[in-house]
Amino acid sequence: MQRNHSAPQPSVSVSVKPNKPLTRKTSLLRYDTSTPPSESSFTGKTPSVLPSSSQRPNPERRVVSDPTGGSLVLKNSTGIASMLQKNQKRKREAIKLVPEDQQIFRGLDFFYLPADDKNPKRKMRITKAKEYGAKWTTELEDDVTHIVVDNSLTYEHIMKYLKETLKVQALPKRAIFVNEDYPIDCIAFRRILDAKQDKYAVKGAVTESEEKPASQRSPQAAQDEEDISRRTPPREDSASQARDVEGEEETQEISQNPSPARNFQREMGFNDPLAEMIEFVQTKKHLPLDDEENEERPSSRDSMQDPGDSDDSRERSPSPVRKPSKKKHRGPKGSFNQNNFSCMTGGTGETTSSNPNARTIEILQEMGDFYEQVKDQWRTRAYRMAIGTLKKTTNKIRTAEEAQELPKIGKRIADKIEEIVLTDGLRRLEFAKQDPTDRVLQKFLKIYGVGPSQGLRWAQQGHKTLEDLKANVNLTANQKIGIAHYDDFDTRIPREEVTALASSGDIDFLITKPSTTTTTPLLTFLDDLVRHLTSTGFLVAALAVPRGDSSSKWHGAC
DNA sequence: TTGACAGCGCATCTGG
DNA sequence: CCAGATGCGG
DNA sequence: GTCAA
Repeated sequence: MQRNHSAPQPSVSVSVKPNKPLTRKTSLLRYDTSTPPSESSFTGKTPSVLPSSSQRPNPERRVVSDPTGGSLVLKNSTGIASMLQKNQKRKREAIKLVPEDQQIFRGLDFFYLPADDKNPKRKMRITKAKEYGAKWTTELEDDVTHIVVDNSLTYEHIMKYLKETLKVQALPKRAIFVNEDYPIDCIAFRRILDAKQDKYAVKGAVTESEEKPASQRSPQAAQDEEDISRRTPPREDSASQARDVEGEEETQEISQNPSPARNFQREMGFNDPLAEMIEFVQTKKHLPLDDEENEERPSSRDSMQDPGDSDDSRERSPSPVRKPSKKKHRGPKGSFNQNNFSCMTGGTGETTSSNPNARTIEILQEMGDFYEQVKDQWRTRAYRMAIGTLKKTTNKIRTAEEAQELPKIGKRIADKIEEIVLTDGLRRLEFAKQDPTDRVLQKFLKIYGVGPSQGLRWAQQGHKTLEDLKANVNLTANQKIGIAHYDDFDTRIPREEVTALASSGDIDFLITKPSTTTTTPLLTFLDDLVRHLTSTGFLVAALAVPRGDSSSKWHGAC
């Protein structure tokens, strides 16, 4: 969508409407900022200085003089920080009869196999389950909801045992088989998990995936199942059923609507600002707005595949020296290697919906979006890459081990993937979104011109709202504009061409003219253009204006 | 355990 | 005033 | 966040 006229050098780009962090899953992939501060401060790392990184300060030791007096050392210790922190040690403390609202097993009836608590481990598990509201039944009654089988037992054992020892004719209607891990995991996640997961299947039982083809199974087993058969591993209703008992308040509504309180009207009312602009451009000069497309084709960049991992196009040119030479496109290396443009990721999203890991991707996206909002460049990138590889994966990833095999997916994300598969959610994500400190910070960070440094400072100074800021803080020109247009900047642009792919946070124009070798003449034109649009009332604010006559971009809002 | 993960333009701040 | 450092954005 | 040194 972005018109990249690959004209040699002289090019002036006009960026209208500074976008701001996206709000929802539709987010398109955009680049992050380089703001290491967030890294350390958010992770709560120790103030160890970064000696080498000459280019960046260590936020931890940044002493800020507070306008209102005193000075303080920036050090984030809660909120996002805590989340970003490596406090991943999940403690499974032993509680005695947890609070009512945490009794996830309430209403459930567990029948253990073996049906006693002689085994200390099993006894422990039973106790635990009871603490969480489960009822322990030693008779295979009709109200049994779960038959929890020791991992040491196999499906055949069970069947044999049930039929021969217990003389069971039929299993309780609602009962489903799970292995001993199931209750444990449920407790770990504080919620009823999907009992259909393969990992909870009783050893030797038919798993969901292999379920249908009965032909595949050993005739023996198939036979044994007989009467009890289809209710056994086929735990179709299990999850939902159990969930019902529990109440579905759990279902997370991680998504908050992006408040589409847009001002389309303006676009509507205005016949078409964009068209008008283009028209202006064309009349203004004989700029070949059309040719561009043609000349561009041939040099089309590399294919669009190779999203994720490739990244390591580390053929990196030795020195960061930027040659004024007329190199074509961007850098020699990866240049645009990332899937930062919707057009490169197949914005139509065919990939997403069909992918077996769609749901996982969706949630990881939210994590990525979150980190983008808090402007944690690196984590944002990390999630993006992980998502990239996940998108290329054709089989469904269910466990952490499985996930960690994949490139760009380490332990942390692997664990998250597993949790997502298990719980259809991510507690960290929900927590992150809830935390009050974070919310304030997030709010501030969405102001154009406010980054981690300033945002954190304000948040720690106790400011809570945009009004607070307007009243008690020295705002830069851009920040004022950022606040004034807070909602606008936070909203995406739905223009047709753009919508085709997704939606856009902004629109970029690249102005070129053949045969020009410097930007000077183009700047003149740019100036005219901006002046015109401003007078027309289309452009409302200038955020970054080119300086000198050597470059290049104008940032503003319309 | 630690540093890289792109580099750059513009705005603002800091300090001489 | 200016130069360098820092913050921010895409 | 992941990865490599």
